[in-house]
Amino acid sequence: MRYSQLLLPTLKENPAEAEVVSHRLLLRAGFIRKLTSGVYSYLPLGLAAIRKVEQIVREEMNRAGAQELLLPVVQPADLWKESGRWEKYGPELLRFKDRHNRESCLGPTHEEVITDLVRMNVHSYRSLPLNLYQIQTKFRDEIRPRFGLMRGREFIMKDGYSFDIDEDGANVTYRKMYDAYHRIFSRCGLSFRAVEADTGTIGGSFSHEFMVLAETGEDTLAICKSDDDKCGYAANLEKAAGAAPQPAEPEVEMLPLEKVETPGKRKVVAVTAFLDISPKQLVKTMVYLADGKPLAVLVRGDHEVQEVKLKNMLGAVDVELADDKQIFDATGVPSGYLGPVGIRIPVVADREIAVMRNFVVGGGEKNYHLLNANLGRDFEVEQIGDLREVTAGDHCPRCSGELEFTKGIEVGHIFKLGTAYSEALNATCLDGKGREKHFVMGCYGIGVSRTVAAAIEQNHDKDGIIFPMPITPFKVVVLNLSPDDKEITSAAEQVYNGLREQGIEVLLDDRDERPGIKFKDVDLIGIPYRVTVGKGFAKDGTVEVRERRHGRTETMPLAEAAAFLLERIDREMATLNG
RNA sequence: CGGGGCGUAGCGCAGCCUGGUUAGCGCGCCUGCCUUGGGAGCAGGAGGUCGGAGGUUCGAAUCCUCUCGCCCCGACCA
Repeated sequence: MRYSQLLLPTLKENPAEAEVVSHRLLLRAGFIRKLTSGVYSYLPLGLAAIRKVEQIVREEMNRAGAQELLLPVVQPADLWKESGRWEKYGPELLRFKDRHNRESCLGPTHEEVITDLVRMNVHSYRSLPLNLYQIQTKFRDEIRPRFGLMRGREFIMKDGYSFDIDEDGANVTYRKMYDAYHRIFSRCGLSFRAVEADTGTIGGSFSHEFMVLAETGEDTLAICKSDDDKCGYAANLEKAAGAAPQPAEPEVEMLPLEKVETPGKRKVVAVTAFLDISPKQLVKTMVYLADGKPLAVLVRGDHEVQEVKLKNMLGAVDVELADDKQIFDATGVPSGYLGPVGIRIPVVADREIAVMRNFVVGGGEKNYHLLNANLGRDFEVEQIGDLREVTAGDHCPRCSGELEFTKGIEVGHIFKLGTAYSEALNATCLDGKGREKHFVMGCYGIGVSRTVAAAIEQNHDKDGIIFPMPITPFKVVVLNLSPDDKEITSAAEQVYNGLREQGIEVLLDDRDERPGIKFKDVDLIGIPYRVTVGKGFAKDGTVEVRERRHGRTETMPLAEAAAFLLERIDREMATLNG
């Protein structure tokens, strides 16, 4: 490709709308342009990078035995009503009516459509396992789209769905996908980690997220840092559990409940300072609205409620923290003094509370707290479970190691769905004994456009993008520094053509621009290798080959450049494909 | 939806508080000269419903009301 013919509108300055680095660089490097909030046009280079990721995904999915197909974007409401998600999915599902007033939606995910397709066409266990995937534009009307391609409303996703006759088969398929995902992100040249995750709106029993490690990640990961990674426990903070709390030994005796005046002390820090105790000796009473109904949640003073865990325990669609007025309306107690003793709304407790003795709680009236409260003696709760967020210093649930935290970008998510969808849509086939069975399903997503953004988050410097070799739009750029000079131009063309003949994707910068502009532009767009044909060639017939990532530069005769690059590129690709 | 901020040329911004003739600056773009190994220089030029509607006023980018859009923090998620 010749730069002079390419739509590649680079920007010198950072667009005001872009905050995170991948967003800034994607805009500056002329890869994307925004149409409206969360909706982007992919320009030729942006699309080229996406196509690279798609191709790797395709190869690895096919290698793992999956088949590619393409499902409709527009989907009838009836199917979603059948699965129950027309009501459950919420406003993220973009709904509309067609000219006949039929309700429809834009597909945010395709469990319904694929399950319908399979139930209509697969009737025997002999056809299983079946693993189908597509690479397609998805639309989710996100509450808050942001960070360019990181969280768009319209984005490109690979979504795959598997169908097995039984749980064992589904586990084998899940494992295959787990391995395929490792290969995919390795081949993309990314540093990533698979973590245990919450299943979210997709539902199902078990899942892993694939996280690209980057500071700008929206997710927090808890990783066990036991020696040499032996344990390997890693989980999304939404899911991460600490080691189970141990009761004190010997058993601490319960002291008499005592009411104390704590005037104006509402926050944990204020109460504990006033009473001269540690936050670990206090239990806070948080009020949530679970699907609109008030509920008190007890956690230790130094802990925070993990809302996803709470939601899962309650089986609620939505939980949100109540405000002061809602707390007072529901309990008759002003916020800050609410406690579980004598409370008039249901209470659930974090499991830590069960092993605590003689703790401080709100007094149930303004300006009072209670000392020496104890679960079972002074109050009861409806449910006890793991409801808190793990914190630094918590120990791994599997081994004794400490947990540490890091930020990640979710680029892939795999789920064991079980029979949730096949039952809802009554999708069955016959097993070897002629019995009707619901398909045991799995689903497997990769954010293709997000993967490109994540790669940039992880690979850039002050001058621009530094593409990993497998997903770069061009592997080499040839700079013709003197388009007016016949000899230099013909030399640049020679390298360019030589590389093209070898099947290397190469960009020839043949623009009539000053050298500085060319250097800046090609640094910005992040092509791994640059060949400069300029005054060096005029002097002694040499060209300069420079590596984008480390800036290492070598000068060599023109004739050697193509072979040199070919060898380097092959070596790098081989390492990643390893 | 709650909280914060912003809409003036393709991009980045000033002007607005305190209303006053042809609305500015830098970059980019076009023409010419010149220059050619890290975003040069000179000269000339094109490009604007000041997000939109309504109002106040002799007069509105500027003041008021409404509205639309965008960005950031939270709930959502590939």
